[in-house]
Amino acid sequence: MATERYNPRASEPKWQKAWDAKKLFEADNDDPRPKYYVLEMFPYPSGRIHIGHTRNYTMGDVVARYKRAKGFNVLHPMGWDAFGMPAENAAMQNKVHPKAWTYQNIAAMREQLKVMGLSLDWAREFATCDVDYYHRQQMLFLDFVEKGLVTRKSSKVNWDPEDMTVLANEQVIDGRGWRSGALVEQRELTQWFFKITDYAQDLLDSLEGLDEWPEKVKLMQANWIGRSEGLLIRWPLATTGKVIDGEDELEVYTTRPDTIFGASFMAVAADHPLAKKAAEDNPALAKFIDEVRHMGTSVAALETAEKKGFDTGIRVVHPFDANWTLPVYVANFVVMEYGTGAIFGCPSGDQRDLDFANRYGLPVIPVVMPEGENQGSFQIIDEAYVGDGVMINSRFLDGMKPDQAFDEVAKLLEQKTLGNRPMAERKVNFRLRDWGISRQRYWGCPIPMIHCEDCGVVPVPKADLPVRLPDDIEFDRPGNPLDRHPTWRHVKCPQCGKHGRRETDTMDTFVDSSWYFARFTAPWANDPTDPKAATEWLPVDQYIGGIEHAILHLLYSRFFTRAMRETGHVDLAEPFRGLFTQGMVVHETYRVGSGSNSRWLAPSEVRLEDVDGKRRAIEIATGEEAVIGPLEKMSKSKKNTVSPEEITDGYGADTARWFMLSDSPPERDVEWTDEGAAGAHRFIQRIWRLVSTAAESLAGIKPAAAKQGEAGTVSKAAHKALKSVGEDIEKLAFNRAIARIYELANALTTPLNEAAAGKADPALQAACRQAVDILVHLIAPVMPHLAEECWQTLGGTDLVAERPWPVYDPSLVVDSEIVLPVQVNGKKRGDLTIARDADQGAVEKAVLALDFVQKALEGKAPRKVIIVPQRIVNVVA
RNA sequence: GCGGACGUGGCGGAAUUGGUAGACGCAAGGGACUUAAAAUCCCUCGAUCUCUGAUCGUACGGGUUCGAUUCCCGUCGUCCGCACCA
Repeated sequence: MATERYNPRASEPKWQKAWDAKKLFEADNDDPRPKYYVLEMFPYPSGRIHIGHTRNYTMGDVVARYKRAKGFNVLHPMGWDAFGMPAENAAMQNKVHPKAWTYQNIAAMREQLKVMGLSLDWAREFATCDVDYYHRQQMLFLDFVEKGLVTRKSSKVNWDPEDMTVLANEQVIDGRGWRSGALVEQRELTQWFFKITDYAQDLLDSLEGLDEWPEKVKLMQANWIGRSEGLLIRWPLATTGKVIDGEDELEVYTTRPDTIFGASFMAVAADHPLAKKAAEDNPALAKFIDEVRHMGTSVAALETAEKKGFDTGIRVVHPFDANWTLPVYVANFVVMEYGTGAIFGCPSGDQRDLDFANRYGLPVIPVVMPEGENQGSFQIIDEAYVGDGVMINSRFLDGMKPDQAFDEVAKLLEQKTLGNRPMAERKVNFRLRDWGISRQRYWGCPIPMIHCEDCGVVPVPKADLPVRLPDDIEFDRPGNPLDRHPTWRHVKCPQCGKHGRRETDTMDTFVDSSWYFARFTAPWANDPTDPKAATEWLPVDQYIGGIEHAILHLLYSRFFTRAMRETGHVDLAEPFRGLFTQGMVVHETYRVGSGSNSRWLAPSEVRLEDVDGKRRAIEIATGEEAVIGPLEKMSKSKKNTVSPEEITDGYGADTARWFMLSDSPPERDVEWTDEGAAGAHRFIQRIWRLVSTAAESLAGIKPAAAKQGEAGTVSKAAHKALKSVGEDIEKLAFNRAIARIYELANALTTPLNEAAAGKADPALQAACRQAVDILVHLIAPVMPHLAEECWQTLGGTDLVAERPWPVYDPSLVVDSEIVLPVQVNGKKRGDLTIARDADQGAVEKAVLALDFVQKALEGKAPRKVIIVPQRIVNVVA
């Protein structure tokens, strides 16, 4: 019987409709079964689904379908991270309203996603730019204000003078705005902040409990939070140096108070108050400070910048020696943002300080010497010593270990006083800064605050929410359109009723994505969450997304969850129990021409040839040979993109899904190749042939496992595959699960063909029937459409998507006879087939009887026989 | 500079965490079917040699062990994160 080829273009929409009709993927909050929440990071609606998205969502979908089959009440929602700059840029360039542009994109992308056959609960879909959503975000903001989690303060920002907007650090490239190209200025601006630093310690400590997170991500977050333990030390200003009115001390932060006797200078940041005051009557210093401020902030500039300073003439007195004074410099390597913006320089123990001291001829006194060195000959020339050791040249600290000396200095200085306050205090410092959320933009969630001349900054009453974005808006000029709107900003002060004005800053889009996972648990709720639903669903059991969000998005979400607990919206601290960071989809690049004449070619524009084992790429249009470049992240500029449609149009969604999870481990990058996609599609056709040719003869057969003979082999193969595929999916090892499925298909080929040809006895028929049922259920998470088609062909009347995961028979996954590899002196020389339950004595006897073992022993007794049960035997001759 | 990860056939990658290195897939080569092609099926596929067998082989050099891709030390290379953080 000749079978038709499987036609995904006809089948896939058919099954998608069937799933929709039964609402199989809509989660019910009242379902009593154990819950499972799987979530992929929601996309920005750029207009097109990228192939990287499809890999991400396929992974989540496999987990969702598997868990559903395992009997869980699965929540698998999807939404849109829909605020942000691209919509405004599009508005400026193409005269489209950001709202129209965004919702059009969402509609287009939703259709693309639906083609993939994802088991998503579309009933819970929302976009962060929906008024319904940002209304609740404003409610959260006001609750946070009430709990003291929001603050307003002045901070330095990157200001693009041409676009008249604040830029994030990553939008500043070589000191210029990424769009305007204008030189970016540092400006002081009053901004809104979330007080994430209040949670710095907790955010750090709780990382330990996240045992289903990648170590890498936890480490990155720990580094970002950047905890250090040190001492704040207040140094009295000396009357012998330059005197500044109203200033009598300099406070520094140090993690190495033990090296205090190695100090040879003080250095303050250019923005330090002392520096500013000293510069008032010192034009040369003022000029130096100005230079430092305009120093490039790019990585290259920082790396090459020399350590430079300027002596202010001010001197400080050493805390332990009233006769010892040190100069105070303004230095370009000290930043105001960390610690107190001032340091004491210990050249022997810090490379930067040493470079600085050598440049300005300041003393270098070694104070820590490695254990076992000779103090007479130990010296520091141009390499500072930062390791452990023993204190020298440090008076009463001599002979101590540095950490002892740390404690000793801390203890003594805590007791000393300077102007009624202790001279030092222990201080834990964090690198983490408060989260500045103000953006001078239109397309974001309005910050619900009102400025009143008399009452100050007043929250918008909750009853007046939402503060809606006005629709009539002009993008003809740079800057924030909300500022120029004729009426929007004018509003009555809710406290005194006089004229006030709205806050025109909108929120950072990271705010939107910091709680969407909670909103999905009850997107219809009037409050930001339905606490009961949130409690039941959260935490997200498996969160999947790109490593690029390892720090900000995940850290902000962790902060937000804590803040939402504080305000009664959720009752947990950690939003994501399991985190998985998937790799990118990459493709090689093709380029013709050289220098400024070169152009990139899309994969569809080249033909690949294989000549004498050497791959060549030829531009189809011109016949010109193109240079094949390395694998790179798909990007528009290099044209090495493959769109999901190119695959789904030709091969269907199942092929795309299967290919994307094959071969490469999910956390690693996967290379998109035409051969690979074609191979995945061949396998789909192969499964279809296998199942459909056998279907007729197996249709009426009752499935049953066999233990012996050929039928037993079939059943064992099926049950072993069933066990390992389940385990692999649990571990998100999709590539391994797929390899096991290939193995099963290989093992079933001959028996199924026998069954189709009517050559199978009843036992084999029953075993084949069960094995093919198992096969269909195993492929279902990855290739759900094909699974349904196969199931229907086999006579199934229900949907695989609503069927339970099969249960393996433990007795079928172990063999009664095992093949033990036998080594002689650690090298494999042969095998021993023996009963699984044979005891050690029997194994040893059988091994020693093997002729290759006897030959190796040359009649002598073995020195040792190592038997690892069920594993291996090693005979030591 | 600091911190981290990784390095296995022509390629993507397996290896139950110290126990048969190379599962599975891709590519390649050979064969069958066909008038021919596509599709499909079968076989070969780490290297070398004195080729029914043996030796070598998991970046390189050492070490621990009966046994190391796996653990330890050093070197080289690739990738990632942070960065004048005091």
